[in-house]
Amino acid sequence: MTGRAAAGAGPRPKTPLLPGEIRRPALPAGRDRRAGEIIAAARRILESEGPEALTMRRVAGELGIQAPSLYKHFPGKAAVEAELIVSAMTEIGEMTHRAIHRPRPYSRLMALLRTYRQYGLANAALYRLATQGSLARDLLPPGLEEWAGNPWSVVTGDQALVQALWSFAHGMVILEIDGRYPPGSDLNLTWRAGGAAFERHAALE
Amino acid sequence: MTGRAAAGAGPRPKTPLLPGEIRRPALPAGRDRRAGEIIAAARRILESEGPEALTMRRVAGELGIQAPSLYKHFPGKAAVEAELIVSAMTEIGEMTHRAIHRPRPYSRLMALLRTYRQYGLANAALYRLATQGSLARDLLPPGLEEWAGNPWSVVTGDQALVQALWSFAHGMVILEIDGRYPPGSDLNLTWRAGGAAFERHAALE
DNA sequence: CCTCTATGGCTAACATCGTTAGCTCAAGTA
DNA sequence: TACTTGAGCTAACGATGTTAGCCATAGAGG
Repeated sequence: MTGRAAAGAGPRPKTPLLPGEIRRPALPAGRDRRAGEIIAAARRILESEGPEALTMRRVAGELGIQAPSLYKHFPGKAAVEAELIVSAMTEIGEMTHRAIHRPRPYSRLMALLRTYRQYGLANAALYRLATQGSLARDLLPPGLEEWAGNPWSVVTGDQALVQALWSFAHGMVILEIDGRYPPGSDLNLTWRAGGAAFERHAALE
Repeated sequence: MTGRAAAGAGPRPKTPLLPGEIRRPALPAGRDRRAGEIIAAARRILESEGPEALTMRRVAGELGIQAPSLYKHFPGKAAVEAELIVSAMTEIGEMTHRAIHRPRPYSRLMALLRTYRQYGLANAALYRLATQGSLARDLLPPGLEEWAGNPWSVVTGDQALVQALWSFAHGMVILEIDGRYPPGSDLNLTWRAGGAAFERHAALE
């Protein structure tokens, strides 16, 4: 429900790139209108009723049609899910790129972490879908994955530290979504502690 | 296939506890023999053929019986999976407790990370099962989860840092299992970098 | 204006999944 | 000997993803 960020209105003025930042790859043209309605319905269902409710019959029902008709627009459920994953990665990429440009009261690294967490929690089911299990990279627009992960590189010089930081962030988000922390944990504190550890370490190169 | 660690032979001599360490809770007595065979078969299938192969019919077939017969021993598939999760948590707990006792060439924190990673990779499908999605805590022996997570507390004083460290480790393992890192990444380096960041931060309290 | 074709619906059906109901048969046990 | 219990069986149900094949409608070409 937080999403919808991708539907930009016209070519906005290109802000200058930060050192190491890359520009978003051109996304392939959108599919036909009905396909768009299908993934919108799928997303609505996923987020409001959870992953087990995301069935082809349920999605079709949302549009007032029968399940087999969906196959006129998508080759299978996996393709619908792939499209959802593309949405998620696009939105995360946009939000995190924006975050490192305008970190405001925080350091860039902390702003990135906060934004990432916020997106994950606000789109929990979608985040989980996009993030767990092995990724069907062949169904993704080329360059998207790299671009979405780019802010992490911008914020931290070293490749190893980039991956470590992202792993930390992902672990935090997914464990929080799944309710794995002991009840009553102050996760704000945990984010701060982890962020501080990486920040300090990055400063010492 | 690495597992099998839980089947201890006799009460081994109790090693003294580290500061902050807790003793393993008494596990409820094992179920009947057939139930044991069922979860053993389930584990074999899970690890050798992946999660989608773990069906009730497949498990039953492995034992030469029909699927509905499984329900004489378990109330449902969720119960079988819960038992697998208990195995995983028990084994992880044992290995990590051992690791912080005998870190040998590493610091305790690094030894813990190495052991955790090693278990996760050696039992990838099981680790995923035990770790993703929301946990049915009511099907777990009381105290098990806390005991399994205890080594992380022993190694790091601060509660927030404990959770941050564990999140990092889990993120690393699950992303490595799912093949999410760019191909060719040197993950040994990443583990070292993250571990160093936390170690340094912990040292400065 | 007629025809032809592509689009996007539809129903029927299949295999697989978890699961339930109800039967049977052997092994103890009173 | 009769009765209960344990542990298997078959048949079946409902849900899932998916395929096959039919039909109507809209637009293009003659």
